[in-house]
Amino acid sequence: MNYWLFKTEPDEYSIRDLQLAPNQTAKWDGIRNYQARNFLRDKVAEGDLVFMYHSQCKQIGIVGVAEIVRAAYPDPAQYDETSKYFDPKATFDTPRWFCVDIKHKLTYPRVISLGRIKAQSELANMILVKQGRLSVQPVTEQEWQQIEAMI
DNA sequence: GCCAACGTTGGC
DNA sequence: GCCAACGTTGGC
Repeated sequence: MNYWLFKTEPDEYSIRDLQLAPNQTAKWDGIRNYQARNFLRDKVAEGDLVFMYHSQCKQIGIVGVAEIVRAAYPDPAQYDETSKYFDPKATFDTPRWFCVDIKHKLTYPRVISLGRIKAQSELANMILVKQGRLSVQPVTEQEWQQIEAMI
């Protein structure tokens, strides 16, 4: 079992949207970064747990937990000419982009802010802290437990 | 809205 | 395959 952190802009899609989705499940699509794609395609597995992270908003930080309920499959949006995620170089034989399905597990009573995460010396090596711009990233078991202790 | 820190593209 | 130019992410 692996741990992950997925970023989202709540104005576009928030953890509340996920909670209110049918069966509290949604397709996590639109990932168009190769490093993030490789994690999604090769490492993210059914049953893995995910910290949901809100970026570009007032309350930046981890807002809750979701579970992977379906491992990687080709992101249909890459074939949809009307989608902003359309990719003319993608073919059905060789899909470029992948998505997974996630299900809401819990929303924290308050946001675990980026500021608090950064202030925690044990979390200094988190990808979230060290490398700003990765929307799908692995979280170690130690990091996961450290953050859960901050709720 | 600014801008630093990346990632991607494309000419050579 | 280098690298300049450009685009995007995301905190502030």
